[in-house]
Amino acid sequence: MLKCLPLHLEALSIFCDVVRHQSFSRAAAANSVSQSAASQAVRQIENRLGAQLIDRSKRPWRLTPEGTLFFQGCQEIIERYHELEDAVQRRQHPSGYTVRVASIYSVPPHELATYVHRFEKLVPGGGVDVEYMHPDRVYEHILSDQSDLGLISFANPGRSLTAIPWQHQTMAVACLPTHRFAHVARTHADLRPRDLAGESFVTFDRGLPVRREIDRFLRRHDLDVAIVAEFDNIENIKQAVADGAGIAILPEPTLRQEVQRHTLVTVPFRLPPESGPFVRPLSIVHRRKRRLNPAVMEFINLLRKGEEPIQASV
Amino acid sequence: MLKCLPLHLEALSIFCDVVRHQSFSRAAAANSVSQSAASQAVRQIENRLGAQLIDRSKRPWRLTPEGTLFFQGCQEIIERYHELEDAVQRRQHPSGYTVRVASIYSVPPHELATYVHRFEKLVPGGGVDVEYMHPDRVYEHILSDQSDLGLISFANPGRSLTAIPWQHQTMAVACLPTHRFAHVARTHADLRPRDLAGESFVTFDRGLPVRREIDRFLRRHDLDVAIVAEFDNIENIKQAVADGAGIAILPEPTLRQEVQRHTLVTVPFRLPPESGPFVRPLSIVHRRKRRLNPAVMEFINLLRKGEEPIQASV
DNA sequence: TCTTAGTATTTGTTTAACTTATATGTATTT
DNA sequence: AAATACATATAAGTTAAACAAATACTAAGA
Repeated sequence: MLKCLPLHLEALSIFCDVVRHQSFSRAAAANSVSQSAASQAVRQIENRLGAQLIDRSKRPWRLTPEGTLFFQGCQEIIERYHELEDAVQRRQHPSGYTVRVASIYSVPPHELATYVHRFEKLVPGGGVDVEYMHPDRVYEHILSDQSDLGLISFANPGRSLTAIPWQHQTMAVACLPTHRFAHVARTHADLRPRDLAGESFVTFDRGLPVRREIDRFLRRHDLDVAIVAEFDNIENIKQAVADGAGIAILPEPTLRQEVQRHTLVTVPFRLPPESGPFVRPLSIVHRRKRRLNPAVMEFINLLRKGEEPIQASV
Repeated sequence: MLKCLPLHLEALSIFCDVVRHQSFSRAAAANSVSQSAASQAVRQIENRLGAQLIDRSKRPWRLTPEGTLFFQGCQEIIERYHELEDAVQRRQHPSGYTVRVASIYSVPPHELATYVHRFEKLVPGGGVDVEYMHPDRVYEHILSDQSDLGLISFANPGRSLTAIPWQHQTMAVACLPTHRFAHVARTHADLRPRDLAGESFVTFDRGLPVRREIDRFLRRHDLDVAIVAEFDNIENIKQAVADGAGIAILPEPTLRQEVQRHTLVTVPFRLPPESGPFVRPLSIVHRRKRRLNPAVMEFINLLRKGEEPIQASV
């Protein structure tokens, strides 16, 4: 009998990641192997199949028809295998499932903690692992199945991701209590966008979706501001504002602690009704699967149900 | 991130074969690796899963609950993967599928040839590969997916095999034209079983199902015969009879050529109606799958449809 | 207890898989 | 059109896994 070329399940996984990330290098990183290994793995699959899966003659490369077919099947097979492993694990240790959540930095931890608490009371052996990370990492975690759920803003789901709208965080100006804007807040007045003109500004890194939204907002109101610092996470921005570097536009719910301690002040915008509210949409993101894990499903339901009451209390 | 233990698809395949064959050694042989390799492969899966799949403390060993679960899932995953490979192959070379048939020696080749001919006319790019082999090998070929269909007698399908009744070959005595039984045939009379008493007898190897049936037949009629030779295939038995070694009980359709050439004579039995006919049931056997290959399906239909007309012409 | 059949384990060798470094090729820039 | 930047492929050498052969277990039956 013909002895087949050997085939690792890992190789199939790498191929799927290559397709999902549209990149050998990123897929390699996601699987913690070298780019070379990823390239070799895909080629080995192609050799075994005797078919070209990826057309490398153009850039960016495209999947061949065979590649598309194989990817679809492959994805399902790998998913099934992981489910099978999970099933075996669960039969062995009939403890509940731990939902793995990857969240951007700016989802308030105390809020998530509430949901986690509810979940653990509702699902006896269940647990939730929350990890905070850069938005790009969130996508990677979800794509490579390192996390079950992702919490991100301005979700831009690809073909293999599903985004469920979750919250709308209203954006507001954050400044020191000594800043002239603070008076506006104390008198319960609203800030007009044009009041921001010329202010020193601490904001997000270029490339983050929030930053693009903020820039669009400023452009729409013909504002020129002096950007004095850029950070990839909210904590650093808050710190910079607290240190007197300038003002910032941030999601209001993320400033609760600082407002309570009077280290910072939030000033809401007064916007013309036709421009719509200035909000940052948060979404729950997960990989499109045949069947979601029941525990994951339950946690999603909890997040969605809890949406209004918690929004109201903010 | 935790680097997973590597995992070959082949290892999963070996595990499934171990379960199906209820034996490490046979599974190893079926995969053309050493018994040692099979043992190591299964242990590696167990290590990766962190679960014991096989309880080796009793003999014969049993699957653990986890093993059962894993086997079921594994079987499906491997099958799906092979279907996927096939699908890719077919997209590349849109030629028809070749149905791989494993048959016992005693299915008349000229008869199968008729079906093959019909199939190739019916299915444009289709083909049939027939291989003749020992019944045990037929089972192995089907179980290890080296063949799509098996043709065997006295089918004894396990859990993962499906047997479709096909033909009933009537059993008859074969002897030389010079033998005293030949006269019975020429006068179109029938042979009573007790006439066989004391004859020199050429028969099948012990262990072959057909041998057990013949022995049961002889016992039922209280016959003692002198077994002078045993073979594992019909051709050798026919040769021995033609060489004058004795008589034999064989499926009548397998003797057509010899009867036409007058090298051998077949003498039918006259049996009491209550004992039922003395026949050898032939079955079409295949692995229980979610979805059979359309070409394979077509060939099965052809075999079953053709059943009566061909039977009649024999 | 001894034997037998079947599976584990050990050991040394072969072979595959991986990494690093470098080459190649495509799209973009100048 | 040449140069650059970026992404993937290839080559060489190293590491690690897979394998076979021989041997050591282990459970069931005599």
